[in-house]
Amino acid sequence: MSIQKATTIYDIAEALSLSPATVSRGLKDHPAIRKDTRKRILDKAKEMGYQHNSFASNLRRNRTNTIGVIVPRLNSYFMSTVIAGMERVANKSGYNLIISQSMESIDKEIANVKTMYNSRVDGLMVSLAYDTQDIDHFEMLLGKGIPLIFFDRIFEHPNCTSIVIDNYKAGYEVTKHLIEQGCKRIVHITASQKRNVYADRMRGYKHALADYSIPFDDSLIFINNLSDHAGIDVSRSILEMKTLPDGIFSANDACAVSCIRELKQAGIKIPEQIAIAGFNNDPLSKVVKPNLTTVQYPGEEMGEMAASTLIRRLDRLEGANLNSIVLRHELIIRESSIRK
Amino acid sequence: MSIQKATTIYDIAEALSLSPATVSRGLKDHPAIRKDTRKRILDKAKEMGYQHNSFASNLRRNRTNTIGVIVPRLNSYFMSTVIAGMERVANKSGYNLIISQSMESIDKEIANVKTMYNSRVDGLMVSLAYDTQDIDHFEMLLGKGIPLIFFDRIFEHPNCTSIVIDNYKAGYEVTKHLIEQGCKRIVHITASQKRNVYADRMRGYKHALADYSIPFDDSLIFINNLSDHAGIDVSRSILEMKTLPDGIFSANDACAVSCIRELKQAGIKIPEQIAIAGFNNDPLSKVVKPNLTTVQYPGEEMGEMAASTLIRRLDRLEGANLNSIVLRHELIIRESSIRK
DNA sequence: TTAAATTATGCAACCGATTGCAAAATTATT
DNA sequence: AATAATTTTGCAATCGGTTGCATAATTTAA
Repeated sequence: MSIQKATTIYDIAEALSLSPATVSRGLKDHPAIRKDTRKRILDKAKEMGYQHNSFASNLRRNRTNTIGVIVPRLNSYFMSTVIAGMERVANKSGYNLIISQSMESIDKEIANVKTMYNSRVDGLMVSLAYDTQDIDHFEMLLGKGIPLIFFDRIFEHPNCTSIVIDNYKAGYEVTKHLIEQGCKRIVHITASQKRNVYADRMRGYKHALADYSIPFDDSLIFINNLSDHAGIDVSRSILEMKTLPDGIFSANDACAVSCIRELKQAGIKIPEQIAIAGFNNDPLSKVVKPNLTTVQYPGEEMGEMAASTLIRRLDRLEGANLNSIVLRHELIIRESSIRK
Repeated sequence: MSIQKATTIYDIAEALSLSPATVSRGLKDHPAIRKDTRKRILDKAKEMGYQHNSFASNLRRNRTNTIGVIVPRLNSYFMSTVIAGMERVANKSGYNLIISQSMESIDKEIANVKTMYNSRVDGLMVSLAYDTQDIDHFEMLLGKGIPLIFFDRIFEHPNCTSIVIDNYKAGYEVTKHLIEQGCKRIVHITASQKRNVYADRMRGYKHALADYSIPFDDSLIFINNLSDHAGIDVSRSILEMKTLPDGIFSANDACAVSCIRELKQAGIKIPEQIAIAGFNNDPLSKVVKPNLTTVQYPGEEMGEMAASTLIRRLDRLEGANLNSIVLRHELIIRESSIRK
């Protein structure tokens, strides 16, 4: 099989005795081209199998129609849902998505930003890694006027729009719910407090406790990576406590589910002895027994919102002054926490 | 905030009174550049904040260092795992991943292929949509010598490498296992038989039945989209049968889990009355009660293998003649099917 | 019929890095 | 010191569209 060279506008121009400029204009809907000329160009283009070369175009126009995405990890239900939403919107508007994962490491995140910059993405959507402290590594983009949008794990910055839910409020609601179910000693499992999502949920947890005059107890806080393995570790620690807690609020579902399984196996009754709530409304939460109380978190919508906000800004339609968009969330109460 | 223009090799060349050619060579490790000249170039580049412009480079070299990925849907555990594997490998080798979803529709798949071509991806990795019949829409790429790799949902083609597991064997093993547990009337829930993954599993199912002299019964076959909703529908149909089946082999876990829940709710004992097995080893399978028998399916490895095979080929290291790579799979037997 | 107005097309520079080949600079050889 | 051999660097074309401005073609007005 021989490799044929791609047809260019020069080939078409030659075939029709026109200039490349006219062909270029004819291929789009440039008003200065006669209708029949355009038709000849379009027909010939089809006949010769012409396909637009985005690269050449990009170089000249200094736009790539490409949006970069950096996420901590791709393989979680939540994240893949977010990305599905982004892809839908981006694709519809003629943008490509370049995706990379930071693997929760700041170094990889920095490297990814550089790659994105070198690829000349038109804009970037980011959810930050665990250990990212500042966002100096994004200044390169901001200085060049490349818009940056944070979603979920955000960083407050005057020039960046953020897409989030109200994690504080959600954390408050979960905790309040557990308290109303009679819990007085509530374990909170969470992750790096550098990240808004975890810090805000924790704040909500603390305020709810305070509002019900329950003293905050540092020994009930577990900070880890929220994996199912971490859930097992926490469960073991809990089982060794002198006084068992009567509630658990985990900052994600995977870890909460893992706790349920481990504690049940140790003979603890859920929710009678310990009520449990998670976060994310992962498919797991509907399958585990007892079904897990959790917070519904609109992943697809978050992705769509991030992408459409970014694209609106890229297309100069508006939005440069938006600072943050807060999506609705919903506490979903299921068996794992109902005691009354 | 003013937007500053990016530094180019021309700026560096001017600052050092060198030619752009020398700068271009100095920035890489071209042997014809004096060591101290290179150092001057590198230093000045850093000082001026130079960042390589992939686009200009791509145009000239006629390579993009970009790999396209087209999948049916992004938001499944399996698919996000595959993509995580691809991203890891691609990123390590200096390739970007452009990802799009066909939403299981051939029309969108065709559109995506065109976009990928226009973006001049160096290669493409594809898992086919439900209703794709032929792969004429990929000829455009193949004719230009752009390598194409299929994974999971593949199409046999002399010039394309495929990454799969042995779905026939896996289907056979699952069915055999159910038969050995005493099942004689086994429902098979599957999807479009145009797709190898489903057709092959079905073949395995049929052969196992035949080997154990169990007649094939067409009324036990359900073809749908394997969603959890489909699982509910199938369960209802099953409950209306004159004679209940004693086994279910679902071609994915989501649907199997949904069946377990629905049938349990109707008072059916799993596995005593109906033994159930799924496919994929989704996290759900370990959480549902009873735990689901399933087939372990190396998603991350499949992604890594697809990407590394493609990259090896792009880098002319070899592999043009590889036709298919079959990854190992493993039947994982759990409570949902154990009756002896 | 001719000038003016309008519409359609072409010229040529441009985006920024790459690379074959020629030329210059340096070093080695006699 | 002169020439040959080798190492460095530069010239200029190239990748394929895009676009401001000039020019050509056509239509309208006088």
